[in-house]
Amino acid sequence: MARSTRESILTAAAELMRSRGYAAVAMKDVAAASGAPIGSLYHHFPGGKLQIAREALVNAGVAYGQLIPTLMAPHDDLGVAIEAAFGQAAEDMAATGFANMCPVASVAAETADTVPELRETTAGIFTGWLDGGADYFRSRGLAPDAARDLIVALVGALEGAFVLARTLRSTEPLLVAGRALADGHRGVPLTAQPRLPLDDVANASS
Amino acid sequence: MARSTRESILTAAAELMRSRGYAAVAMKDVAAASGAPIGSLYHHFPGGKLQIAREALVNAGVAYGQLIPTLMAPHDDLGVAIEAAFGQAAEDMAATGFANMCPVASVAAETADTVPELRETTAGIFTGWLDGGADYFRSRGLAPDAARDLIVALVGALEGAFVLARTLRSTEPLLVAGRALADGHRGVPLTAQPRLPLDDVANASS
DNA sequence: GTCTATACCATGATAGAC
DNA sequence: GTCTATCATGGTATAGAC
Repeated sequence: MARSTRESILTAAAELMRSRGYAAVAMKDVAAASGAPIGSLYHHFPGGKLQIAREALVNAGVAYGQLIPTLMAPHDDLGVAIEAAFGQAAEDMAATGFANMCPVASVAAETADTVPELRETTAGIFTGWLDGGADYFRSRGLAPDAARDLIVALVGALEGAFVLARTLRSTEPLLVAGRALADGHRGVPLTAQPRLPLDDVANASS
Repeated sequence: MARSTRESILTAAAELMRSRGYAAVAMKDVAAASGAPIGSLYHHFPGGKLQIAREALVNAGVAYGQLIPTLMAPHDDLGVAIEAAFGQAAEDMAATGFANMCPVASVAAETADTVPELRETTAGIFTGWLDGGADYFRSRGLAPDAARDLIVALVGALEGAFVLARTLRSTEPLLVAGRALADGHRGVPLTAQPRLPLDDVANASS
């Protein structure tokens, strides 16, 4: 998966932030989890912890940005697609012992008021998801405004349900959120169109 | 507002956790914000930082648990009530410069995998919200299962939209989430019944 | 590019005078 | 019950040998 030292540091950091957020992750932990000694972290990332976090979040953000279109792809009814996507998320979460699937929201909630660089980074990732998702739904036949509202509601409901599910150790919040959102969209057709969404998230790894 | 030293410590801690989460809040900061010296924190809370966090979260959780019923109270159409509640949340958030309204979700996301005592505390708070909210909606005429699903979807959508709104510094996620959830419930009547929901959150200040 | 040793600082927590 | 001084620890980051 991650071959170079640089990559293994980033994946280790993303993994740790996924379950601990930002402040509670120590450089020592990243070093141990990646197998690289502390000095190597600062060799590859002169910007220190902040730079590692930003790059790790952007990487994870791009990966998760593909997720919603991927889950929607096999369906041609919007309501069915939404419910299936949340059902899949619930299965994944239960299978991983209720570890959060994505570090972006945790770090965003923790640092939006205190670490401007991380707020900007997470905001860029969210914006990429929303723009990419809206483009995707438009490419499958939805009206521009409907596509935008749908992806905003979807991402918000998903992130909120994740927090509840993780804390309560239950899939109920994900399943209920999926049903609630699906109810408003049953019978809406998704046209077949294999266009991939763009990922214009990357503006943090400079 | 908070007169005793104990109370001022708890409100200061809740305020700090609201914007920084748990790990990034230092006891020194709580002391400074509350006006009490460090020694007093440990005098009133022998359990240290963890005890302060738990009690502060429970206090904040009870307060926020009142919020949804309060916002729903003046309406008699469920769809209208939902949209108004999210609109009110959006206004409050914009008015406070996009500071998160509630420390529970931030701390829950950050500590669900790492600090068992805080996961239990936040889970208890969430459970109180869900049980209390379901009771409230039942008291206003909804079927038991519908009431439960509604409050789960509502709390999840609200928490997720908060994270997005705070990070993007925009009210759009709250407004869109409110509209999306309201759409499935327009025309559903809320019966007039002035019963207050129970708060059975408290099991952490032992 | 890898790795160790270490500087320097902030942290949670305590002891004990008042 | 209030407040100060301080401890031990763990944090980020750096220096410099290899």
